[in-house]
Amino acid sequence: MTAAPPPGAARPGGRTARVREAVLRAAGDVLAEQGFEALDLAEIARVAGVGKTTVYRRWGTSGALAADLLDDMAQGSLARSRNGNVEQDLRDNARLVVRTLTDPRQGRLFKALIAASLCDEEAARALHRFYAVRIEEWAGCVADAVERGELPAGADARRVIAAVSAPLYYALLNTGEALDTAAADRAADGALAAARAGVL
Amino acid sequence: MTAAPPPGAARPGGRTARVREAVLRAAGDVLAEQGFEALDLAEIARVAGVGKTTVYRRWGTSGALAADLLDDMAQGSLARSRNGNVEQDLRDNARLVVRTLTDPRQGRLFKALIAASLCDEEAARALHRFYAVRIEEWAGCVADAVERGELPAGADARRVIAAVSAPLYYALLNTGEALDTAAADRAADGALAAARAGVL
DNA sequence: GTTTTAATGGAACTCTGGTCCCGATAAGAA
DNA sequence: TTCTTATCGGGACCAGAGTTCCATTAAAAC
Repeated sequence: MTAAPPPGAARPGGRTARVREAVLRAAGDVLAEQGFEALDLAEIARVAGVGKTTVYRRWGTSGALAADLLDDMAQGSLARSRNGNVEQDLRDNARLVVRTLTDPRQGRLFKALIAASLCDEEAARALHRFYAVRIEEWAGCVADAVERGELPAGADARRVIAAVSAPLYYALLNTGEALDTAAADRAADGALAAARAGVL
Repeated sequence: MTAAPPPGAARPGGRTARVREAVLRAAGDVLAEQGFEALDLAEIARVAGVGKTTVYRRWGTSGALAADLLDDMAQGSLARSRNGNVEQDLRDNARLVVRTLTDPRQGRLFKALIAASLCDEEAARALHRFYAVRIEEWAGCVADAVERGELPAGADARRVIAAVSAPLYYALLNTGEALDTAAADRAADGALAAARAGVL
């Protein structure tokens, strides 16, 4: 027996695409304003102006909807810095992360999506893909720095970029400490010190 | 007008204490086995063998129950290492975190509690208190190291301990990367390098 | 022991998230 | 353009989470 194709796959154009766009926008709005716990598909349908049945048929659960939103967000790429200087590049990255996480809408949205990933396996995989993409975008800074001789040859570019974000997310999620420019610079400089010491 | 005292405050002994214990144990079991999204208070009551009404009256929401569980967990203290050597102490700490997060029950429980903190303000405050306690327990390692001259005088003990955990939680939550002994040692050594460089 | 009343818990009830059915609409093929 | 059928959406329906009411139990004070 052949598995039935998921709804929306056979005729992805026109109406189907419009519905997906409206639903994802509504999901982003609701997640940012009310958090993952408030993500019920009936309200999404209402906000998006589409039928409740459609949302339940296409996405089924709030976790699957969050996963689709994450995959959609992973498409939009952010350009990285190219200062010709790792320290400045990493600080730019750290400040970008802080700006994102402290932005009222974006910060709440990211928290909600992480909550989704902790409640749903599919959302978790989508979140990991999302961060893989974001990290990859900035890994070039580290690769270039190794090229220029600013960092030891063995440095793992993705690990260094991850090390910049890690303390910022730890402050956001675990300790609740303030995220400001000083925290960003500490995160960048800490990752740099570890990379220079050959740890990463 | 005086605010009504919360139920359970006036007669905290005997039955009330037994109920709380049974409910918190049940909550921990359900969170570890099914995650925060499955935490409905009616099931908790069933598993704990207490009346559904009692759970709704005493805790009200799954977020408040998670918060109470976190405050309860913060009571049980874990002894820190005292190797007389920061590097070894920090590695011990990192390995302890990895062991906890990769333990089938504990790992799921922590994920569920972080999810709770992202869905409920009260649970968030409780989680931040919990990590403040855990970090404080290990901060002594860093203070002792400063005393011994192994780290610069300005090093912020709590920040160094937080820097050890941060990449491990980032791997757990954001990237989904494997948590093993090598990752633990990288986390400890990275924090150490940053501390030695005077960044933390 | 006796008294007071805080706290528990069973049962009936409400309300709403999620499902199911089926006719209407429009994407894609010919 | 016409035809086929994937996809949409309104409305009835259902299950179970959360509320309310009140009789029962037992903690704490005396």
